[in-house]
Amino acid sequence: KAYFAFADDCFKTNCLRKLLFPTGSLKRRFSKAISREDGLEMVDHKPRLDGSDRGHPGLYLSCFDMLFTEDAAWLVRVSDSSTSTDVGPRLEPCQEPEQCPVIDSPGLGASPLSPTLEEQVEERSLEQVQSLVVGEVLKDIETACKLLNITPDPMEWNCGNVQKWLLWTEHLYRLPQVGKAFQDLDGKDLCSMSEEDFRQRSPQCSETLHAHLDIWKSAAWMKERCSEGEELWSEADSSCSGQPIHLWQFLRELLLKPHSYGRCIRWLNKEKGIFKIEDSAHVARLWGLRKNRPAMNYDKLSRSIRQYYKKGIIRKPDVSQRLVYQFVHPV
DNA sequence: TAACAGGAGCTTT
DNA sequence: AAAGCTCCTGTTA
Repeated sequence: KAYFAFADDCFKTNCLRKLLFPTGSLKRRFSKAISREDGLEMVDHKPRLDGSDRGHPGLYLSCFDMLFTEDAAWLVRVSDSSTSTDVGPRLEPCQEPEQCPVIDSPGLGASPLSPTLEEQVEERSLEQVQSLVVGEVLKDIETACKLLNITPDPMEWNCGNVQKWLLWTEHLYRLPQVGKAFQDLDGKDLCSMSEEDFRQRSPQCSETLHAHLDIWKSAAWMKERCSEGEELWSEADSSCSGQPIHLWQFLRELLLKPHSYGRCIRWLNKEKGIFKIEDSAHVARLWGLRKNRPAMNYDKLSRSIRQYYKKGIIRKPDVSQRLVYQFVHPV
């Protein structure tokens, strides 16, 4: 419940992507809050009920504002405007070091401590909530699309679609009507606008409009990514239907789903096809499961990978590193 | 100590 | 026969 309230606020503060794909420390914080079941610390929602405050949603996110250094500008704005209202207790700034940058640290310097059981449970609960949130967002968008008879992807909108979407959003957030200010714009124009551009056209509603558009953009982006994945998945499935799966295909499958397997195998450089096996035992176990070889281990799996050297399927990257391999023909 | 390289024989499909 | 599996010796970081 707390998470959903939090998510709702995130949407209005243009941070959907960060909510759905949180980075290191934020991720741990979410996970801990969820697994403790006390939710994130929410302070009261007075500002939101106060009609005068519509332009500044989200300033009561006590947990949020310490987390993103890159949001400094936004923070300053929020902090300034929040001095007049009671925003409740703040969490002290989080100084804890990045101990376990698993998925979001593409660098080679990462030290992949194997996650504890507790962390895995936290991770899982976070994933569940995330998929719930995503599901709700997509449902809302789908409903709106049906109602307005527009496509979910803002990039495809014509001027009329933009106007419909504006009307809808105004209705949703009880904003004053600002359609005229956006009269001449199609979806592409709208998507390319910065928050500053929005502000110039509509000083009162720029933040909400821009944030809400960002949700739609993110949703479209996710949908696209999803169908891409499905295509690759079915391609890999159909191209070898009946035939046993090859090890390199299996590794590709895992790499395709960083959300599920990013802890044990991940891209270091997707373009060049360079990947790293973070948890050799785990990957071997998965491979053994797939091939029904309970005695599989990394020693044997890596021997199979080495067979690919001669065949030109996988090789060691130019600068050889432990547990790092490279697809000779990256997709 | 774990990962790496590669030979050799065996098994599964 | 292809693609791994298994076991092994020896090397490297």
